[in-house]
Amino acid sequence: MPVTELLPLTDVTACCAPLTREPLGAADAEALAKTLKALADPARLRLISMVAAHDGHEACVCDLIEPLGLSQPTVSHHLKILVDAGLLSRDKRGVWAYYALVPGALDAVAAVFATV
Amino acid sequence: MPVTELLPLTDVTACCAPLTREPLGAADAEALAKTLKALADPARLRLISMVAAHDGHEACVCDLIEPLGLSQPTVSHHLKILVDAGLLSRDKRGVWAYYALVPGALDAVAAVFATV
DNA sequence: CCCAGACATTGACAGTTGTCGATGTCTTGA
DNA sequence: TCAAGACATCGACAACTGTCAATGTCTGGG
Repeated sequence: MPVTELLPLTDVTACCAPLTREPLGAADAEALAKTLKALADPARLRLISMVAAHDGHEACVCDLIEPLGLSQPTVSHHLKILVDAGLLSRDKRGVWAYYALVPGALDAVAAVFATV
Repeated sequence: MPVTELLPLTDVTACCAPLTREPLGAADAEALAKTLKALADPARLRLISMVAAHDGHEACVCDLIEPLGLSQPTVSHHLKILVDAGLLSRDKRGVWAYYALVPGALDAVAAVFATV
């Protein structure tokens, strides 16, 4: 009898040791840049923030369109980018698609920039 | 008699409260995205990493061109973007331009993504 | 005064990105 | 079976980005 499993789609570590510890290899730099590109957009930052602040730490697309002020296709587009980057998860329940933060994903990004 | 001052060009705080605390305003999102766009490039991530790992925590352009494998104008271009974003500082001494990490700048970025 | 060298700036070009309207795909309820 | 609605995908377009070759600017040495 399988226990309900929550397999993270991506590793919790963003890619590499903290930036200031040792020179970044080309491959690690590429991977980290890909994650940061997903974050480096005002709409996507607000989406992450809105999802985190929502009840139950998840939100459906219909909750996000109006406060964000962008069209529905554009919101879906941004959400897809965040899911592909391993930052958000998507859970379709009935007609609605619920998006939630992937646990640890943001902490992994924070760890890369920590200098302590 | 003025003491030698080291005025940080940008505030140490990246822009705002941690992403997961409260929904991000449009203006804050724009500002944070600008900083992240500066970071979201493999060449620039490696430049930051190389500068941090270099002796004295600073490096001139000539130290960076060969290990990065890009042309000199391109390296100068990336360094300018990092300086404009408040992440690196530039200090021209004689013929050489020395780049160094702005203290606290990366920590401010890390703080935005910290979920503790 | 002029030359060499370190670095910045300019101009050009291909590739990527954010946005929207139109359309497609499912699911639910009647 | 059908219609409505939530969401995804597609196609198009303007704006932005990374890169290099060519050129400009400044500094130190002879």
